[in-house]
Amino acid sequence: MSSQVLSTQVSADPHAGSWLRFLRAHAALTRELSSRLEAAHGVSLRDFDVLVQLYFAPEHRLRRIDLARTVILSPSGITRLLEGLERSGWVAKHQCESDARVTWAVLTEEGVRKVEECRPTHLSDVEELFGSRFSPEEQEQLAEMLARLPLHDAGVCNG
Amino acid sequence: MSSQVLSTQVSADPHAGSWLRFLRAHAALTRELSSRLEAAHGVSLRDFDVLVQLYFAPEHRLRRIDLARTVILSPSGITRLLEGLERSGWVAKHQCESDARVTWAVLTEEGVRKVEECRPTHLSDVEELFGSRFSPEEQEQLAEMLARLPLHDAGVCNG
DNA sequence: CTATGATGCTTGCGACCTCAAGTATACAAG
DNA sequence: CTTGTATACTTGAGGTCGCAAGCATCATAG
Repeated sequence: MSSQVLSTQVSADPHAGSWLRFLRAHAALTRELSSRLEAAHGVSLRDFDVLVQLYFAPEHRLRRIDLARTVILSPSGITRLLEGLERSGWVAKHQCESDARVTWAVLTEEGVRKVEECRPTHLSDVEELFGSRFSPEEQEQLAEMLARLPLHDAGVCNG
Repeated sequence: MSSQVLSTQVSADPHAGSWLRFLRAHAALTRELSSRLEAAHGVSLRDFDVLVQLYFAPEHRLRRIDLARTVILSPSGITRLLEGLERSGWVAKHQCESDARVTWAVLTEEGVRKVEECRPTHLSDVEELFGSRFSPEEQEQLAEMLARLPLHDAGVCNG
């Protein structure tokens, strides 16, 4: 009655297996990377993602709505996330002169420094947990394959 | 001070690019698949994931803690998620006779039917959004690559 | 038997996110 | 100018999740 499972189990469906691996791999990696960032620099992975998008944007600024779309967050999500980054002094609001509807999110100088402080550690975390498992060719191939997936708006994409 | 970058942007780091693709691909796919499941059958992707794990488990049952680990959820997370499935009548609690600490999560007959109702649609969604983008060889390779990633406890894995 | 520590589970709390609704602005057509 | 529609953004309500704390149970050692 106890029973229980050969730890290895074969999927009944050929597609489902790789998809679920994908799902879980993401969950595990994300959690680990985020908690490392949090511990070392006090920012979540999402925070950092947003800061990096701004860092690589022209003049270190982006319309809030575009920012939301590239990091795959709802408009309200971006408002609240930026609230935190603004409180920390890394991002500032700036009204658009030509269109009163839009507000720019601008990286402050402090924000620039923050990104430059976090990025090396994050990249080495990524390398350890992700990059080191694949050869350069494999990475390229993986990126190519993932690029085929139907992301709505894949905007800017940096590390 | 301005600096920076054409809209198509090359990552400064070879690893970061594929990692971020991975991150966003997951977010977009998960959202789409979950909302389709929700619309068609009233269950979230997480709910369905849990139901499927039970479906493929011996006697359709699993210790709650093991279930939590395989779907990558905290113990409290599993408690609350199962609460919902229990309310819906798809999962039942069952005390373990040999160890009073553990509780089994057991799929009810109704739960079995639910899984069998949802699975075809879900598999075809996965095929459409994920599977159809890759050849069988690529899928196999993708699965193999993802399997190298450091998931803590990759337990049972089915579609 | 008792003390110690590990394990399984639940609960309170806070963080974060989405959806729906509301406000304000822009723009195009009549 | 007015109306209608699309866009940018914010706010309130509600859901999901993890962490820390707490309880009960088991296993082990003295």
